[in-house]
Amino acid sequence: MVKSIIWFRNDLRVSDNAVINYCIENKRKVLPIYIYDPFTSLGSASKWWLKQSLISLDKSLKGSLALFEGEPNKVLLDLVNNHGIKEILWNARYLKDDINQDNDIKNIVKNHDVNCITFHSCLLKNPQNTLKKDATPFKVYTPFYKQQYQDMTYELFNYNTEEIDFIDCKYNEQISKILDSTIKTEKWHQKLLSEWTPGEAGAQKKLKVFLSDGLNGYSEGRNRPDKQHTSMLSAHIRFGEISIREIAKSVEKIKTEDAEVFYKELVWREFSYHLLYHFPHLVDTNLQKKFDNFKWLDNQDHLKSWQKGMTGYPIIDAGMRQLYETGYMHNRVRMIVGSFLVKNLLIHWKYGQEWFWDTLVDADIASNSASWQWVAGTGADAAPYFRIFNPVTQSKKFDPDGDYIRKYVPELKNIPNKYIHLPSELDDKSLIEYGVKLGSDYPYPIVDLSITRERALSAFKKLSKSTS
DNA sequence: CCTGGAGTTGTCCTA
DNA sequence: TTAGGACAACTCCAG
Repeated sequence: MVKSIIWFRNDLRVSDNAVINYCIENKRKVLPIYIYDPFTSLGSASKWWLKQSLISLDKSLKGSLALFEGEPNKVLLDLVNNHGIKEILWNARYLKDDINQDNDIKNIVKNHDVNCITFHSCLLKNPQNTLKKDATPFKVYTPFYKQQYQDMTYELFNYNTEEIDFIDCKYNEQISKILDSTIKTEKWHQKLLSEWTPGEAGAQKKLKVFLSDGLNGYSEGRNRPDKQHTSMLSAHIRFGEISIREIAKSVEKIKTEDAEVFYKELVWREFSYHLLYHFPHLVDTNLQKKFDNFKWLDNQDHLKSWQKGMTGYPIIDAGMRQLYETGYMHNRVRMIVGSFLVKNLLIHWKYGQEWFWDTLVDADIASNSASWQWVAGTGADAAPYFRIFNPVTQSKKFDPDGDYIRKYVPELKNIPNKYIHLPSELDDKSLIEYGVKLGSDYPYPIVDLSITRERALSAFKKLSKSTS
């Protein structure tokens, strides 16, 4: 009987997983493993999530998940030598460094008569296959969507997980103990526990709640941070705790605008991976070269105020505090804070990308990079340079009653709706009536919106005239 | 190769 | 109050 390693990476689930399907169909004896490589960059919030998720996966695998710390090639080679492994199975990753690592491993173990097989369960489609007719990659979302993803139907794997045949060897008596010593988490992670349930069961529950309560009215409601119309699935998807096909399938028969808009959001994730795969420098270099000469400002005070949610613009501060407290931020607000950092503060998008990477539980290398480049205008299909969000206008439009602001910026809770979007409009006397003293209870705006807007317009305008 | 239409998410000013 | 145009010009994409 062939002995195989299932190497879990970004697919921490047993349901609808091509690797598991292969093992059952081909009657493999399997050793499921996870390798924690301390040298790979993982954000702080992601580490917390990963830890919880692995505990959950271990349960789904009846306590058979073996956890290792170290360089994957060494760990795998040891296992191959000690257990007579003939196959290593995994779902593909799409970051250049990861692809290289996988290829290296493939070559190393080949000398030991071990075969590596790559599956694609992390995306709806393998980005290798999503090219235009002329075989070059799409750079615009709409044609990408129309040609590649519209009117698709998805099939799920159908197997009984009871049939997984584990190799009988215990590596970790208690995975949670080992995790405590390998993946260091920080104090502030404690509060994440009350917000999230990482793992397959938690993911399934979120999907169910979304389909029954969130989807109806999604196309409008998704823009409202004060409402509950988003799926909250992003982190579960990031770690592969739920199959992206399963999510797509759950809405494919619903012929409403809401369902299509939601499905399009899934395809935006595909588009980000498509870009990452075909333009690996997406993570650290402007996709549009002409931005390499752009003079960003280096203002550490502004950056810190932004990170802490102390900019004096309530919608920005609510978003940034939601992020820090919960590891998540509503999508509309991500755009508003992103535009503010890049356009009003003129701070390089990489600082936003880094902060999000560290604090978001759903931090995803493709989506995070592509989206920051999008909002900065340096990316594919990017926002025109003159599209600068006004945080006050956006706040009035999408959080009209200030419910979202009051939740995360409680010092403003007594300010009436009319002024909550910009308290500095009020005079000191009225503010004191509402229990706020600007400058001590809540900051004055750190920059003037119209001045910084004009500044950004002229800086970006100069650039658009220069040759790329 | 040429051509024409289109391109996630906005804001502000003017009439 | 509201609707329309300016904000630029470019690149992408399909035929």
